[in-house]
Amino acid sequence: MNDISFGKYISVLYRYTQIIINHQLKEYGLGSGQYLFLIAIAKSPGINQKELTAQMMNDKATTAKALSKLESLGYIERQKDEADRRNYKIFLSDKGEAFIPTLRAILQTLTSTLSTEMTASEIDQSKELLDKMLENAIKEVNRLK
Amino acid sequence: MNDISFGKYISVLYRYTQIIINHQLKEYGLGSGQYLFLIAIAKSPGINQKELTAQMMNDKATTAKALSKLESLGYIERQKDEADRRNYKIFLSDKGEAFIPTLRAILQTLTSTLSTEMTASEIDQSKELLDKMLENAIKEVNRLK
DNA sequence: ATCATATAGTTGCAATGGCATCCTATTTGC
DNA sequence: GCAAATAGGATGCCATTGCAACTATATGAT
Repeated sequence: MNDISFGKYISVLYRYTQIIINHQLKEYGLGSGQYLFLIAIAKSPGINQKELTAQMMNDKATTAKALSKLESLGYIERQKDEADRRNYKIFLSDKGEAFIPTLRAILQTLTSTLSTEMTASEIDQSKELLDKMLENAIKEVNRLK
Repeated sequence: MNDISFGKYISVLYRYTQIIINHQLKEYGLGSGQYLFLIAIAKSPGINQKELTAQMMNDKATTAKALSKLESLGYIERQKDEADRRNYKIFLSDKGEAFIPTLRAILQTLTSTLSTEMTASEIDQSKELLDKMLENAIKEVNRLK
């Protein structure tokens, strides 16, 4: 199990974490495609979709679709920005606000699960190394565009 | 950028590597959903879909669809296993065989790209830590089922 | 020998996400 | 001031993937 390429590690790890998170969010009507948006909106109430897209590092279409779902489920509200009517300002609803502690607990559990039998310094190291790889990937994607 | 959860790192890193690989495979008619199967088949000619599914750690439906695409593109061939006619034996075609060195080079380049500015020991460490996280994720998914 | 069960693979459906395109609102250049 | 360019967001289309239900073959228990 040692000649596995990064590509495969990342792929399998991603798909497995999706399965775990989908499982835990199911009872709230949510899926793996929305939870990170809730966290980001909780941190920056009134943020618009462009900024969200940048923070989440995805396509603006993905953001639009995730927010549509969150809105229809009643977790967020979109207000037209009267200063620039192209924008929406995104806020958590009361329901969304109330869900955040639960969500944070779920994510904390996921992090704990993934880092079972790892020391604190290994966990820090992991984040640093993932961060480096991510920066390299970002540079490469930007180079392609 | 330090309170990012593992969930987000893994998600972004996965999506970015997909973008890079899709870009590089485009001219061969392939996408990110097939290349790991080619590598696995090259390593184990005659393997069946169940074994492939286990190695790739995905759903058997994903395997079936990836192989359909590879077959229709002429990269692989499926032979009914006459000893047990439920099985297929999967082989690379000449075209598939001929493509393997190119594919290996592409993956080597991806690994190099991702590990830019990382020392050899950091790269080893990364694989070990990804491996631990993956094992933890696998255990959790098995627990859920 | 037959009928139930298990197994390999396929298909339909839904979720996620990227790319391209479109629409509307705003900004810029003349 | 107005046409052209730009920007935020929405929508359509496609690829990847998992789950569930299905088909066909094989095995096993009575």
